[in-house]
Amino acid sequence: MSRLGRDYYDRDTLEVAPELLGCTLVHDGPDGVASGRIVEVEVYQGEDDPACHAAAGQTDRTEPLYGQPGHAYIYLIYGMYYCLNAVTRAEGLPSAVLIRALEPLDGLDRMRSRRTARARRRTPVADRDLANGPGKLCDALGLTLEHNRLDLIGDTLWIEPGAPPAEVAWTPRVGIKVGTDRLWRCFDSQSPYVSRTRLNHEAVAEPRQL
DNA sequence: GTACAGATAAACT
DNA sequence: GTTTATCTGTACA
Repeated sequence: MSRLGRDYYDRDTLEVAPELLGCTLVHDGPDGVASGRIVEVEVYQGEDDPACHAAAGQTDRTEPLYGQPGHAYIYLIYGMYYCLNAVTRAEGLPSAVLIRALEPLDGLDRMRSRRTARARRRTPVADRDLANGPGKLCDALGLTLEHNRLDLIGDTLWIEPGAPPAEVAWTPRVGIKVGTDRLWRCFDSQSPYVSRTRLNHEAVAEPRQL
């Protein structure tokens, strides 16, 4: 089973992000393996990017962003959910790719039980809704702050290469109020597993054949 | 299908 | 004290 190595992440973030689409994110945790095909990501790069956590400079929280490429940057958002990033570029250059949505592949039962329990639902969460959002996918894979700073070139959390999507679309990033002029969200425009947002219909950049 | 309100905690001003 | 890279249930079309 091959996995993406350090050099893969040590590149321009706008190059890495679209290439992660189609790759497989795997978490081998205490309960077993859960994995999914990456179908949606966003770029956050530099202290000049007002939406990047590094815009406020280096702090205890943002330290991983400044660290070695190929590590996990996980943070708590809205007091309830976690978001997973893959750190890119060399040390000292705060930059990362936010993993926003997965098509579930392995460990569907584990994902379903974790998601159903946390969402306090009576009926099981549908497959399509298991990981179609950054908070949902962390819950589905069982990722928490414990996994922050984890080396992605390791045997707990890693990404495997995969077939690229036929079509990729770009839009502004979701859920932010600054930096919306940059089209730094990209997704597999033919996948039903992307986070559902009206932005999908208003893709500013035309889908591009690969 | 879209449009809200509310939950909830740490980082930041 | 305010903000936040979210999600869910409810209301309504």
